[in-house]
Amino acid sequence: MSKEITARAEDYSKWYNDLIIKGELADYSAVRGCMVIKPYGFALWENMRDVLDKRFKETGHVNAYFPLFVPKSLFEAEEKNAEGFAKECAVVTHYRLKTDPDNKGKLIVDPEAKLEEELVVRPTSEAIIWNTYKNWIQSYRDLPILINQWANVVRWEMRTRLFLRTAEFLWQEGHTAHATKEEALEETVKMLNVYAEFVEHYMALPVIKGVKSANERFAGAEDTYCIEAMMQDGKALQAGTSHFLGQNFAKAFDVKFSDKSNNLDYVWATSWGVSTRLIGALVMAHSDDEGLILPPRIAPLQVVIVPIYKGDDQKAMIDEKVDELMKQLKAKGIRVKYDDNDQTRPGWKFAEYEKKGVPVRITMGARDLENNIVEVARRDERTKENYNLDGLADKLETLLEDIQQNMFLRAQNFRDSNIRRVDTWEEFLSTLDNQSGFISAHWDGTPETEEQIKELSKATIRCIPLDNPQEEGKCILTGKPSTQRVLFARAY
RNA sequence: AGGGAAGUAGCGCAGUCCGGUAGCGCACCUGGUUUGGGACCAGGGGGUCGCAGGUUCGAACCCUGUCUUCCCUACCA
Repeated sequence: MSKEITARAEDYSKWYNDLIIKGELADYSAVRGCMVIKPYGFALWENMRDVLDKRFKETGHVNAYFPLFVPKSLFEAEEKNAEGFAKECAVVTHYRLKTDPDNKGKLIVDPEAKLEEELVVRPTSEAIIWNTYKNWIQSYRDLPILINQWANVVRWEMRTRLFLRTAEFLWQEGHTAHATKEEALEETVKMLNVYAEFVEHYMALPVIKGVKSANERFAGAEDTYCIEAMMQDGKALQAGTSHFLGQNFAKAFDVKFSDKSNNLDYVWATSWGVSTRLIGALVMAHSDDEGLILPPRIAPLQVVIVPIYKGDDQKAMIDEKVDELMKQLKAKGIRVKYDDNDQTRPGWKFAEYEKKGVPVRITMGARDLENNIVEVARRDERTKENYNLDGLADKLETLLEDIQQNMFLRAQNFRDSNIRRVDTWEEFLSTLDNQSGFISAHWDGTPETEEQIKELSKATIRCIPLDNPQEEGKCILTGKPSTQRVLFARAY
């Protein structure tokens, strides 16, 4: 049992915070609601970013960058979008400070430096981007536009939680413009699949692809597609969204194009994003009471080697073997570190790297070398096994893949055994309170019923799964006829 | 926003009731012994007690104001 990390069973929220702080992913900052992403956490984000960026480019997208500030008049152009975000916008009203005449050494906002028009700090960039696209699009020859940007956004949250909900966070936002509805829809689904594939294959986190109900839809979208993941406490976390925006933004910003027959029409749009919130999902889905457990494919460090020795002679012997092994591992592209820091003892290192979720730890001692073996510990199962030094690099490569697979399967089993079919309202409530997890139940399809269910149970419709089988049934609350089950859960 | 709690060393806390040289554990620094699951010994450094006023010979402690953080409720496309 870790000395530093609160047990999951004792206090789940505290456990989550401890993992992030003690695992050195992030730190609190002097700014309310904002966090510092520490080098280890940022390395994780960089790995995630690199994989996604590559996939975006493979699917025909290019990167660009748009301004942080959005003039209020542009921001309010698409009414629903503006309304949806209005409550959580940071607004710049002045452009200058001056020394306080009444209080030496202090600064005040210069009342004479008031902006003519307030600038909204982007909570998302549709407005500024569509205002720009207007100038770029005249004809069908200008389409499609397939642009992504890596950026920070600000949403002024009342209650914040490291990685899951902070005032400022990092993300990518794709914004595409198309000549036809079909093409835009295809793009929306294509990017949802890119997300699902990434989260499942790299983060070892199974997701359910679905469509949001009207209540949960992105403000300004015709349809919001999402991937939903289940955390270890059974709560749902939206891991990514892809929006079919229809012609809403094109109409708001008057973006028209001439088609081949010289007819003018509004452009069709999509937007899609994932954020540093994914790190929160990763932490909550896989970790245990000893610390983080990171999937090998995106772990900043995949293998750590800890030497155990008495005296310089033994150290020299170990160094030599490690040197050889490191070369082989690096040649395979494996991220490996040799921790021969003499300031800390092996036991301390073991605990440290477990806390940080390094998938594989190798312990190499003089005693092992005599037998031509090393001790290999895997973080996911917390088991130790002796490996022969011959062909070790190959075996480690395989082990990393095993761990990746094992983590995915474990998360998938957990998720599948925590999705419950429920057919009565009483059962719905008791399942939520006693068992957590997702509930598959019938719903009459109306926003009013969804709203009522939310008020009574705190559970929301996470999504209507894409491959949903159609079946006759009765709404869990109203008893009205329904054609399919949807997924309910309490959510982050 | 309403209710509750807390601000003292990098972190976790005691001291406040009852005013009188600012303490403990961890971490840190130096030296040594150690090294197969968070080492041990010895020595050492570090604080305008959240901030601003007030009472007092004297305030971490009492009084007033203020700021911040955390928890519950509310809010959270």
